[in-house]
Amino acid sequence: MKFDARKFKELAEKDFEKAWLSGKELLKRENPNLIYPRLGYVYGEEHPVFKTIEMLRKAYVSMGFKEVVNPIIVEDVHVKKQFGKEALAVLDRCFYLASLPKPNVGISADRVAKIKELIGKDFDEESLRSVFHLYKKGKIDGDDLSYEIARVLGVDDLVAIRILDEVFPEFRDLKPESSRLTLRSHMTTGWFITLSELADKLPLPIKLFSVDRCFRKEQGEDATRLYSYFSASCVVVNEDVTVDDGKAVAEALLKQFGFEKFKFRLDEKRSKYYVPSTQTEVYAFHPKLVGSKTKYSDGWVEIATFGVYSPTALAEYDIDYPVMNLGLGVERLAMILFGYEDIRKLVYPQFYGEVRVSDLEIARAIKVKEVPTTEVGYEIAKKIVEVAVKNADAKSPCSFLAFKGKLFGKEVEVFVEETEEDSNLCGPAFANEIVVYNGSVYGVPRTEEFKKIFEEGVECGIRYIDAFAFLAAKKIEEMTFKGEKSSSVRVRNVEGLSSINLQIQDNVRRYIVWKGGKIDVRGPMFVKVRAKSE
RNA sequence: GCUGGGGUUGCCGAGUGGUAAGGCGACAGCCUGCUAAGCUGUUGGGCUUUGCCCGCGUGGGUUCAAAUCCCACCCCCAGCGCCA
Repeated sequence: MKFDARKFKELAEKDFEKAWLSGKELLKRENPNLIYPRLGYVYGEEHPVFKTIEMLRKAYVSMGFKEVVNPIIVEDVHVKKQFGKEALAVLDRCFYLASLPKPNVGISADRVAKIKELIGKDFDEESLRSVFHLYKKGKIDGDDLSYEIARVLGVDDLVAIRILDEVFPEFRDLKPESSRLTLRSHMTTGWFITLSELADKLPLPIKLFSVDRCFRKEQGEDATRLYSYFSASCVVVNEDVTVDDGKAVAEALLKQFGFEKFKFRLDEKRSKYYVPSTQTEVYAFHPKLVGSKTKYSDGWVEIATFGVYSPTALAEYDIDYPVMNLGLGVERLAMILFGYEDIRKLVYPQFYGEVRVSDLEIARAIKVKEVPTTEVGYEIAKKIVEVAVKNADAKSPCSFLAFKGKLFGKEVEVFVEETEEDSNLCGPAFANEIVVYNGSVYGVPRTEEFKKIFEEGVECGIRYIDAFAFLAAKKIEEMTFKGEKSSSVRVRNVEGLSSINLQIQDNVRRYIVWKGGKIDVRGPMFVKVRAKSE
């Protein structure tokens, strides 16, 4: 609550102790839905893949590498130049880009008649013909076609779309036609193109890196492969680079991610764009992997590959210095760093059942449905709880005055009572607490039996009686406001959140059901609140 | 790319030619006294609402009638192959 600083200053001068104590009043927040954990300051979250990319970029920069963006879309001739005879096998893994052709559209007498029928008037055939002609020439974009047709015919856009659909079926039946353009399947494809521009201009050594997307037409996506992945790749160009530069770069890069020891193994399946006997696999030891359930439980993982580009491939691009290239799969590294075993779950958690709502988030979604609107209303709710807790075990029939005072200018009395014979004021579950544990919502008493739930779960800080008292107070406010003389609210067996004046967001409820959790808020409560006003 | 299994309502899940079973969840009513679900009913969407139309991955087709049969396609799962 905003406060008057001047008044406080005066009060503090007069009586500091009193002023200090009254500070407590200012911090009072009574609406239960504005109390933690219902109150929460939420924060966003990075995707682990992009988090890893961020780390890799910083790591490369710290090693003196300069970032570049390599071409993503490349003509297939580049692959042929780089791989020579091997190219066919590589292109087999590449996506070729296709696009829809622009059809030749003839406007026959039939079609003219059909259009006239659809628009209900004459039109200038020549202008329509010219629109299609300009479209074919690429002067009018596909986006604008229906707009242009609508314009020359003097009709609505929607009519134009209908004409396209009904009179010119060739648009509907267009089939994509492939081009010679491919999506790069690894970063090397782009490095050659970039280096052909830079290798003869920049001062040596040239150290460049790029962490970016590559594409592979795999036969299917599985736990280890996706159609699209990120490659973290770098090149070092110098008069005398060798595989030892690869080893040094690998070590310097990977040490920044917690890898401790390294082994280098010559890769048998040599790519034609590397100098023979330079393609090397990097095996690295990460203490986090030791004892893990992965196949890397000894801590060693093959994490990167490097090699020295072959002069035969470099010559195709007029590059006349040796080039060391090192690359690693970002998702692979992210799987190690974040403990994933299935790349799909790492990259697309939303499609692989990896959506998670924490217990805290569930607790946050449980709110008190009805709350009082006045300060006196909150006071009444507080007193109801106090009296109920204090006299819960009183033998019935019994009645306890909880509140007596003015509400909306009228004298109001509130009782917590039990009129039935031979029972207690409150049922045994009246003070059960709402706790979220392991994706389920429970209403349980604070006893030894449920200790684990309280300790490991998230407490909502609401007892049955608390939530109920807010409802009772709200009803008493309504009664008084409307000028009614009496009212009573009671709850018997609790059978769900709504019977004790609580509600949960529908989305969260569906999440709980989907995950197989339950909302188990039940128990014999048997509390009655009666009020009368003058 | 091959083989096999799948895609059904908020969720799970049955349904091999006759108009979407059952369960969960939700809603309503009933019942209530020591707590881990008692009973009954309702529960896809739309509309011009005594009725009509649309709903079982998508688009076609066969049929008096299609979730079901046929054709094509998309996607998911398991395995095999491929993986510079």
